[in-house]
Amino acid sequence: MRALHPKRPSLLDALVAKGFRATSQRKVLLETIQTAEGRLNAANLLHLARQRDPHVDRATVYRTLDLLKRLRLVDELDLMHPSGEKHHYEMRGARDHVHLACFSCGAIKEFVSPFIDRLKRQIARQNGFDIRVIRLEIGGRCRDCRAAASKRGGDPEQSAK
Amino acid sequence: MRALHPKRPSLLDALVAKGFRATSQRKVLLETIQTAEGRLNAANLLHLARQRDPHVDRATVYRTLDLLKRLRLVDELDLMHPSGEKHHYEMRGARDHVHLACFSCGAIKEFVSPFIDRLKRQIARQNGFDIRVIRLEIGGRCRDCRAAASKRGGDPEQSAK
DNA sequence: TTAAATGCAAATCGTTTGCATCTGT
DNA sequence: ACAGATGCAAACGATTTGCATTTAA
Repeated sequence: MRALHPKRPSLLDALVAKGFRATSQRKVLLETIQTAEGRLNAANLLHLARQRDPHVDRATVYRTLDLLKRLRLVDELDLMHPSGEKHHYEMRGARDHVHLACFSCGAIKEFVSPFIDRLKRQIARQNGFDIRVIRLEIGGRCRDCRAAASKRGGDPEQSAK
Repeated sequence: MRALHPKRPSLLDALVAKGFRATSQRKVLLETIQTAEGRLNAANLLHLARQRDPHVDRATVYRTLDLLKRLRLVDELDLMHPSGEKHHYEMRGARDHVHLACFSCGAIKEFVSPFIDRLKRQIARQNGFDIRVIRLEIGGRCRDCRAAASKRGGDPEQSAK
């Protein structure tokens, strides 16, 4: 039961369908989220949204993200690498994925695997757990950074001092 | 290659072995972490440590946690349920596990599965990624809370309003 | 018309930092 | 002796909140 043109379901429609108001700020924010590929944090979102409408307020950004999160239209991430401890958000897509965060270059890669679904089913079955949100974060060194490091000589257990 | 008495390897020994000083504050903090089963956040840790030595300072707690994290002696978690957005820490144990956080009762359960290791191996192989830290968080409803909810009639998609 | 949503500014909260002092080694 | 570690208090940055005002339905 979808529109004729297989258009990406709009976040705004989802909100309206649930009885929330279609305010101009929400339109701007939701479009920004949908347009941006990848992840956004609150500051990014505010910045981008203001390019469309300079009047969007920080508080509205947070309130909107919170709403989307509660409606499970976006997922909240706590990526391991970026030192500043802010949350990131991404539209909830079709398939679950792992985020691979490289500690060296900071790149984030999404990785899809059938094991994710197997793990979820196992958890649901063995624990009677109703899974609502799943967050898989892995930190380490990506292939490129490993190569670069070994070129510079060895790959000594990084000192923590 | 272990001690004769199969004693749990001490965090303090690990620090000393790496050349860090065995200060009295560290002794208290590390023992507290090792004694506590489960997870701690900085505030918990401070509180518990002060029961042993009232002079431990908040800054020292954070500095110590940061050190342990960098040495990968503890894992930092960002549990999905507890609303206050603080990090939690746990000793790095033998096997990786998923944290199942119940949104209703707040309970956190650890779940071990062979799929975790399979997923890790797949990631390492297919991406040439050197995995240092893994964080698996799942949020939802635990068996008990589901049962309690359905007893109260239905299990309506929780409204986000 | 009126409940919901927003803007603004102040407040909150976890965490970090500068700097003087102390303490393992 | 001296680099490393701590305590203290102030600073910080992300997020949240109270309240008066605006706006979608």
